Amino acid sequence: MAEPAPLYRPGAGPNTSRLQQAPAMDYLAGLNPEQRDAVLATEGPVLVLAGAGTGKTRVLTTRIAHILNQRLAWGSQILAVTFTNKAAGEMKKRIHELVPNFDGMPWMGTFHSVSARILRQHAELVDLKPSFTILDTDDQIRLIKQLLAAENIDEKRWTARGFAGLLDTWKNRGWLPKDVPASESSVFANGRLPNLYADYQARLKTLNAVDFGDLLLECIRLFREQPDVLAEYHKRFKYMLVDEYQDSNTAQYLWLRLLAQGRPANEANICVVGDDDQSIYGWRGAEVDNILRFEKDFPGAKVVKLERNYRSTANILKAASTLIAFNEGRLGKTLHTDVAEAGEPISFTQVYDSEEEARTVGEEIEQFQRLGEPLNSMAILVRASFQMREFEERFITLGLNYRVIGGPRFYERKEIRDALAYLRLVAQPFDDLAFERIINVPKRGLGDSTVNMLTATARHQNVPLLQSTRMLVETEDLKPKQRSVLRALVAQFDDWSYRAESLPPYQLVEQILEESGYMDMLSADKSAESEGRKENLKELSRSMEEFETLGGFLEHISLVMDRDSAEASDAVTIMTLHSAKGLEYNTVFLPGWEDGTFPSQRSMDESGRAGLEEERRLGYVGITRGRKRVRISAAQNRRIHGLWQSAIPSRFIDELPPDVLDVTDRGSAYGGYSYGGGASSRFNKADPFESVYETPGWQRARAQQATRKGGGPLTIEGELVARSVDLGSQSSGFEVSDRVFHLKFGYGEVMNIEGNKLTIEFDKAGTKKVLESFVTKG
DNA sequence: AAGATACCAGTTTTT
DNA sequence: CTGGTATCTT
Repeated sequence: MAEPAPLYRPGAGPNTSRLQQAPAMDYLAGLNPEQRDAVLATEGPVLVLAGAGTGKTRVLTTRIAHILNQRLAWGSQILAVTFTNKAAGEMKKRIHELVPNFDGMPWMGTFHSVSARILRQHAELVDLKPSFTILDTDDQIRLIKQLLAAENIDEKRWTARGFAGLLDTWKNRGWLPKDVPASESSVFANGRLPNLYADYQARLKTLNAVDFGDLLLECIRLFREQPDVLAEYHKRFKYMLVDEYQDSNTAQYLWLRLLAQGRPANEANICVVGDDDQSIYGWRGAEVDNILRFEKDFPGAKVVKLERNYRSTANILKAASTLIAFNEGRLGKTLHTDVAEAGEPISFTQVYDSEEEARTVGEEIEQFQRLGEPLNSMAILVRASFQMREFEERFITLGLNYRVIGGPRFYERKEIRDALAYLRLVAQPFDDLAFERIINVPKRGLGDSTVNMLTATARHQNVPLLQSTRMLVETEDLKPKQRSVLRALVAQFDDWSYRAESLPPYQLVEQILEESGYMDMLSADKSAESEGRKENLKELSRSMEEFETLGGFLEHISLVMDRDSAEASDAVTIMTLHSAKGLEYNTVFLPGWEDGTFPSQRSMDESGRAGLEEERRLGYVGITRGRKRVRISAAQNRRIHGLWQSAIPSRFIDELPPDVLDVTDRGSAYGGYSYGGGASSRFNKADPFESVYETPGWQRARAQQATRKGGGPLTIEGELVARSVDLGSQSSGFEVSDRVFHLKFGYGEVMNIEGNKLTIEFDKAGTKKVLESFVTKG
């Protein structure tokens, strides 16, 4: 590969005449000084700390454009890794806009897709064939199930899903079977299967398959064991860029470090972009530490902080910054804006229950809509998907257009996966997992016994299932009915394989679905979903139109599990905080800010202080999604797993600056019972993570609000504060065996008292724990 | 082999 | 309260 003639090298000394010859750098025009710094510092390690809404993607793409434009490298000598295909696609698009003509496409993609590309080229060196298949979670679980069944493990106690989770954790940490400490592996099945991981890997190898984690692990192994191969990539990649570095896990870190080792650490042309404050994937192995220690890994790294926010109002930025400042171990950035006007305050509304929350949000959305805001510019960001339902129901009754992001992705739907299994088996007759998936779908009258016979023969003869079936139908071993069914099926697959060579994939899939009886099966199914399933299958066929070969399509699909992004109509978006990262809306609703829901109890239980901090970062992400306004709410009562639980406002509310908060208490509409739900938030629990509570910000804000309005709530408010302090010092207005009344649960008897929490046996609703402020003496 | 009932667990999500 | 699986029944 010939070296492109460098026309301009920063650091090679100023050379005005050459500079002028260099291609124009129009793309620098709209950048602020920090952004420009980050773009121009092409040589040596660079850490770009990019706060929310500071133009991170722009820097990344402009930087690549700059390298191309200045001919510092061919496109193919640039490696840019992202976490999602969407981000990679976006980057490609923008680069083409910035630099219309350049030689060679940069390697842009996810860690996984780049790894797959590398592995296909060197498959033999890691005991794979270049045609290896990439298993998704579904296949993975089924494979583990088989292994567990073979070992007679109680599937109820030790689920395949559970082991898959462990595997994932281990692989994220970059552990091969030999690296897993005994203490870790013995967690599963009481240590009865110390080699399960190794067995699983062996099974993958016989299937010529890898799972997602392996894409990275095998790549790491390749780099470590084959220095020549690694050297080849060292030579190739002159510039490396990494997006969302705070989300990288240990395996990805090792992967990157190996690739960066072509040069001394202080000369590595690696640029990572990220925001430690937006690290929200710790639970799936992301190590914030990677970004925190970048400067140690790459000494002399240039650090550029992007703090100038172009998205949100000053009030929103202040709220977000104040909240995130409660976290420790940050690299420390503070967002600011050049816009003088503060904008609307952040609103915090307390409502009686989640139903009222949905109603309130619905009303506000309609109001904004009347004022001319498109629904597309509004979003509801929840902590957990179970919160979505209530909004959906409400919006359906209101006739409000909404769209839910998340949930089962397109390619994870059953019918799609079935169709893909057929296609996989056509393209790869040895794909046993695909075979098992569709052998009796649609129903062909083949039961366990028949399938067992096929599997046993396959094992015995050491051939794939389709082959063993082919052999068995020629014998007398099968019952006549099954034999003829299977013989016909094998013939069909031969036929489809033959057609696959000439027919475009999108037509092939239609014919397969028709001829296999899959469509008939759906037509016969009178349930509500079957029509939708047919639609999805049509959509699948449509999405295949751009692919010329079946193999090409399947490779694409195994790596790109992106959802369909039909964004035609005007609709409110409902999604989780996690999926909102990177997006922005004029109006953002943040419901469910109750302790236990957000921050999530489980996060705090499982990860303690670190968990709480990650929750806080989620809150930061949520608030910074808003351009013009952010509306937070908390319900005093919420139904979780079918039973009602009372809740107090999130501790994060107390961490927001009171002067940008506008507090409303809708709970008062219910006659005052609801008061106090939140007022005691900082007094009623021994909080293991936060100790300083001398200034209850939220209460102060509330008191201010009450004063400002000058209405009735003031007295209640005063009483309330006094009472909640009291509660903290143990004295309760109730006694065991008191008869009490609760607005939602009715009458009951006090069984136990802990501080201000009462255990009450309700006459009709059973035993529950509620805050005493929710009940009256009855 | 397929349908019906019982039982249990139950964040966040990408590849 | 949900959905998903496991077991039981025909």
